[in-house]
Amino acid sequence: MPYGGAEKDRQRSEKIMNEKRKTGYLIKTVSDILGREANFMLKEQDLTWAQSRLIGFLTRNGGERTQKEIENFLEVSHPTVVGIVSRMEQNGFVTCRTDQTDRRNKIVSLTEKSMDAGRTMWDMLKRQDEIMFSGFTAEERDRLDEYLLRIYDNLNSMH
Amino acid sequence: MPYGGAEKDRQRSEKIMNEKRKTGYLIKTVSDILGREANFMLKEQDLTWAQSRLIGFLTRNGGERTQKEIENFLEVSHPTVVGIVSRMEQNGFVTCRTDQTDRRNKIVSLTEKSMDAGRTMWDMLKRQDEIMFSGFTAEERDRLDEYLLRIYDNLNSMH
DNA sequence: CCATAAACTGTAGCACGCTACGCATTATAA
DNA sequence: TTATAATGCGTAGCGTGCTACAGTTTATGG
Repeated sequence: MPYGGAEKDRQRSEKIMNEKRKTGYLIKTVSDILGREANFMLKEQDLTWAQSRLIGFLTRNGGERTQKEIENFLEVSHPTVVGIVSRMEQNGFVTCRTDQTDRRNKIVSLTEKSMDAGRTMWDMLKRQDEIMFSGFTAEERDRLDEYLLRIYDNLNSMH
Repeated sequence: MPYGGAEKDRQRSEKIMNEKRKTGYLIKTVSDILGREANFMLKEQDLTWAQSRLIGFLTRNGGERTQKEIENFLEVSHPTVVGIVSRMEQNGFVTCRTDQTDRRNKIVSLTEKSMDAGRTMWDMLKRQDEIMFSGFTAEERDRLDEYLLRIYDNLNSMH
């Protein structure tokens, strides 16, 4: 339902196929749609896709982690993490304090509010996952992951 | 070379695999890396990934198209196109005029500058493509495209 | 010990996605 | 024809990504 540029033409697959270097743009396009849909579903909880991923990470890791660890996990630049954490702190989803054993570290902790949100959040994202992969066999899903990881490694080995 | 969070740990594939709903995040991560690397390469030409794609589209379509057609092709929201076109006009990569047969339409045209840039741009992006798919067979590439298109259609059929 | 390097966080400024709203122009229907 | 709808573009405001630079704290080497 967000950004309805889709309804109009049902032949966009062909359109994309006609573009050279299609695969990279395809990945980008699918990524955009995923984020758009996730944000639409999560809007009700006052969350975003990136924020939900941070909640998931903290939930699976004792409820609090360093901002640096968050950065390593999300694989985004540190100013991006600063922004996400700031907005979530503003909205009461996390609290922050400085690590007293190493005052360079900023420890980010989940709040009750985010733990509550995390539960319903999970169902929404699972539903998206099911739609996304409807018609896929387990082997196909695995093969897709394998391909993406190989591309991921190829790109990272550039440097 | 941009955003060197990669050098540090070489086991990020595993890290990602340990996350639930990994595929969506993998697509997002690969998409981010692709854009980051493309932007790094294109910086020399004062271009971005999105802008290079617009140049490619116009080049393959007579050198000028309506802003609405651009929007349909890039599959992004119209304010996003407004921004991209404005910046490119600012930098002399396109010129704009209103269609006199239907004054609602804004026609965007390539300039000499962007046609020149388009040539070297192409080599850069092709190089990225080769790195990205090193070790892939043609069948694997085709299968990846097929999977992505199926996901694309699955997500679009939500509405 | 002290100077220098390394590590972590923060800020500034930008590109590019999005939604929501408004304006101008054209198409449609009564 | 004239009111209403549809279409195309623009602006406002925000989230998330980036680079480049600066500040604070800890680690290291002389």
